[in-house]
Amino acid sequence: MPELPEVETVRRGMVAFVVGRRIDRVEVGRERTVRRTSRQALIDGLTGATVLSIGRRGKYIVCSLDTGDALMIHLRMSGRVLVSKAGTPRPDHTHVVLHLAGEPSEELWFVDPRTFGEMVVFDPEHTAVELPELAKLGVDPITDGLSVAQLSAILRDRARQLKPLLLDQHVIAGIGNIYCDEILHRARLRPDRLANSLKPAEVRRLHDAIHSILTTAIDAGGSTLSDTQYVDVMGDGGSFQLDHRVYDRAGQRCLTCGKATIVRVVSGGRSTCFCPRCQR
DNA sequence: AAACAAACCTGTGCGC
DNA sequence: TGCGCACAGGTTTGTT
Repeated sequence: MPELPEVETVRRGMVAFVVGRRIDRVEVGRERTVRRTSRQALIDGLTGATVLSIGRRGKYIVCSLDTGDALMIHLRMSGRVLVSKAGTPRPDHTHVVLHLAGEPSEELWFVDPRTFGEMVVFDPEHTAVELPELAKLGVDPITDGLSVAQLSAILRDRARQLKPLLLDQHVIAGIGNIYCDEILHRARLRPDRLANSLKPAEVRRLHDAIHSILTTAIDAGGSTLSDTQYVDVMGDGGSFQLDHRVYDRAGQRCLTCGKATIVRVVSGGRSTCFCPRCQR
């Protein structure tokens, strides 16, 4: 579920509630959440550690610890990070609990019904070995910045459809299915356009759309869909879903041209919505 | 190199 | 009301 804007919103919430605090105790329920190493590895790696800072690359949250290690959190499809007063009843599917030192006494919960998400303590000096996907991540448009020239170079020699290309985390990190469709609509480009077919003006439009959609969505605290799966660490939803112009709007009138009907196709194995009139 | 399917899980919404 | 199926914000792996 969560894409760059949602993960960034969670990161900011964690900065407010977790940075500078020591982890007193760690509980791991479902071992699948820590499958990359083990239940004991997470407990040993976090107990007594203090969180120094929290960064993000793509959809990966990385917490630096005073031990020299780092904690990586990936929410995948249904993961949530919640901060709550100690002793509060926990939701179903709460797989990991971090007890935070200090007053008031609080807990960080990792909740994840589908259990695709994960948490792992790793040595940032050996990221390439311990977390190869993180090391191989492409450029993050927000964290790293993405210039028109960079984007142009990315698109130039790829005979690849825009939709799967933008979703490829090895190329650009952080864009998922919702924002990909919204970005392409704003850029007025069809999802099946070949990357190397874009004219300079179209590259500039795509660049502008990537930045404006992502920054606006971050400002809105991300998108919370009707299932209210995604919420921030306080349990509050975002509001960017109100700005969606194509995502999940198949069969409805395009909000931009007011004439064509939004079409749904499958591209790169993912449900894709676009306006056949606005997007060329 | 790029497209495609399947796999990993659980919950929900829909048609019958 | 119940049942079965399609589908869901992500990513990896293996096959054409």
